[in-house]
Amino acid sequence: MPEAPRRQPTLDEVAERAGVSRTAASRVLNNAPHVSKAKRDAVQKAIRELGYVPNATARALATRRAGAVVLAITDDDSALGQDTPFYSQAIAGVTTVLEETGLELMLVLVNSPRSRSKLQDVLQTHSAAGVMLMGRHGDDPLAALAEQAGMPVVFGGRPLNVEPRFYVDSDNRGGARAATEHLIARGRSRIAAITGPLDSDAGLARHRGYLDAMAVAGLDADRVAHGDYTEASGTRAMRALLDRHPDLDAVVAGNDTMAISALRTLTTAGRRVPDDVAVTGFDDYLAARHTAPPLTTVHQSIQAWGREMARMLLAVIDGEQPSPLILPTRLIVRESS
Amino acid sequence: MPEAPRRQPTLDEVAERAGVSRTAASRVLNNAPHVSKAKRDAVQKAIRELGYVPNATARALATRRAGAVVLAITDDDSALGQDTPFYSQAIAGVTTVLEETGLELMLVLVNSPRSRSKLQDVLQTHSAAGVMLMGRHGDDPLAALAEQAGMPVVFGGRPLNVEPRFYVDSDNRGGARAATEHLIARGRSRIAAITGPLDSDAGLARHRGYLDAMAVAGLDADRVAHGDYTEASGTRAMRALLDRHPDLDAVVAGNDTMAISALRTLTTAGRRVPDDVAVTGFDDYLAARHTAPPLTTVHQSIQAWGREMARMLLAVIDGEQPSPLILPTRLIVRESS
DNA sequence: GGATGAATTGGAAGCGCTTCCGGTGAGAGT
DNA sequence: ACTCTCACCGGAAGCGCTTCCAATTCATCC
Repeated sequence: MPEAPRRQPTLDEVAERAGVSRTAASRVLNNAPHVSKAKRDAVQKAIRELGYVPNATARALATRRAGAVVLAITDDDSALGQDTPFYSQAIAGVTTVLEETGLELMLVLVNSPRSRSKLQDVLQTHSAAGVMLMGRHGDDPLAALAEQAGMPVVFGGRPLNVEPRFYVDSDNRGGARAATEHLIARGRSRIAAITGPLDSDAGLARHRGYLDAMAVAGLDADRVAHGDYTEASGTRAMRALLDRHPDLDAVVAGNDTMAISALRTLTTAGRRVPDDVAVTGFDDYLAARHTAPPLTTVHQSIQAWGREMARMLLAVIDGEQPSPLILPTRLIVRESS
Repeated sequence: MPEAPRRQPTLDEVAERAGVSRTAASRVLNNAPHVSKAKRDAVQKAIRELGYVPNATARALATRRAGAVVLAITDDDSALGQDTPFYSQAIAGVTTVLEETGLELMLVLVNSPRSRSKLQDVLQTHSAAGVMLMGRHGDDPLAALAEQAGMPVVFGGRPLNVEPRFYVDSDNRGGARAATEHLIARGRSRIAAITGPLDSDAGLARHRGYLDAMAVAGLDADRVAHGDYTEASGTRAMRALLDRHPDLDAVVAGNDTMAISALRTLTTAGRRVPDDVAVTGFDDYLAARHTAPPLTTVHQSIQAWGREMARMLLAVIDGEQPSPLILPTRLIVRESS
């Protein structure tokens, strides 16, 4: 490339240089048929020589097809800002898949009226090729809106108010059940639960998994306290449990963060883990490996989530009707149980 | 809104309905002057009634001004996929600021030849209003390219091969120095260092901070091992240090991840922390609060990073010349020292 | 050898918006 | 009453690309 021209070359210039019509040049670009080999080569040569890169905006306008998909993460108070790697792993998964297509990724954090209405606009105007919606959408009206937006939408996790046609989810129920069964197998019987928010499908499902296992084993499942995935709520819930059910010999928590604070609360209260009380978490964050004792927890691959969401979205954009996907979870046994 | 029209209304339809020219309607949209109050009102009414939302693509094409900025995260092997909240916090910060503008956020993970060339295209074609470049850019040629791209670019962290005009960075050197001084103040003198990658500015700066403090105190700073921020490298480095300098009484690690594995390695080797050996980290991840013992570390607000990067980018887009920004770090003393 | 149909070709009409620019009318100045 | 402003207005020309469609070329076949 000799001195770069100040302005980006346009398709017209490419066409002129190649001695063909703009139409032909466009055809080469989109490798459409009806172009002779000779012209095709000439155009490609011109493209190379000019360092031509098509203008995505113009293309989008002409085709009325957006070149980007949006990943919307809904969470009341930007949990993205929290200390969990959750969303960044999902993003990594999504980009891996998107990279192979020409699609760009627009990120929208839905945590303010403003960002909400922006997302609504996208949904309404179809200004993106598709939308991935993830985060804690309990009864969020956005979920219903998205579902009937008439554009490709896939969900990460299930909302409560609508049954989405396309979604990817973790086997929350199975995971929680496995953790509880594990405790039972280890001889625990007075097993308490610290739930996540029950106004979200994941929170509910995890709690149901606990109930499932307890029911099968014929154990009482009434030692329950509620949290919201935060550290503070975990501490609070653990204290309440200790207070109301001092006889408990195990705790299954709705996520690692609460499990970790439960762990500390127990230790502070003089209970030995796992000797007196066993503890399990959910998510398998890095931190779970480094608590004292290391935390038994349910692993889920968030990156796989992202990947599958993206793949599913691409399928939907292509007009397919993929089935919902439930990703497996895996119990990781460490010393806390 | 009665039955939604199948197609999105265009500005022409708005104009027609309001009984004005498209030009006038456009002026109202961009609240430009030269429109009478009456027409302005009429147009606004029509917009409301039609549920009109301007087509961003068409606008971008006409103004030749992109409506999005890109956040490019460069990292060899997608550290976004790692278990650190680093990037997601930065993203949260960025979106907070962007939200108040009309700009969209495009995310590009630069970790493959493909994504690299995509970013290069953006840089070359100026297809975004601006670019934020963060991640571990040691000698990445991309940094130099970006700097001379002739478009608004701000860096998160400094590359080694060019001195960027606009960047925000953490006070890595000061933070590491503070941690080391703290150890010295606590009476440690045979202080070892586990560095991060020295082919990155942050890694270098943190190591320099250590050297600074040691020099001022007149202490030997030759107990050094190198890592790359990973758990495995932390373990390896700690073993090497223990081997070569069994007399060490403190370790300052280049990040929390390595500090944590150093902690475990020390414990395994029979050293008590902090009695025999004190340990400090850098970053203040969640995990640092839950190790045994909790880790003394240097806190930096990654969210603030993101915010400031975005703010700086907006300034640059507006034609200003903001000065580089070094964000303060804060030593958090816990039980490991 | 001319008719037939397929493969190519490029002119031109957009996609939905901004903006230059020449034209209007009303109020101000003389 | 007659210019001179000046705010206001809208026609029209794009922005860079795709794509319809009518026209052309060319190989083929009876």
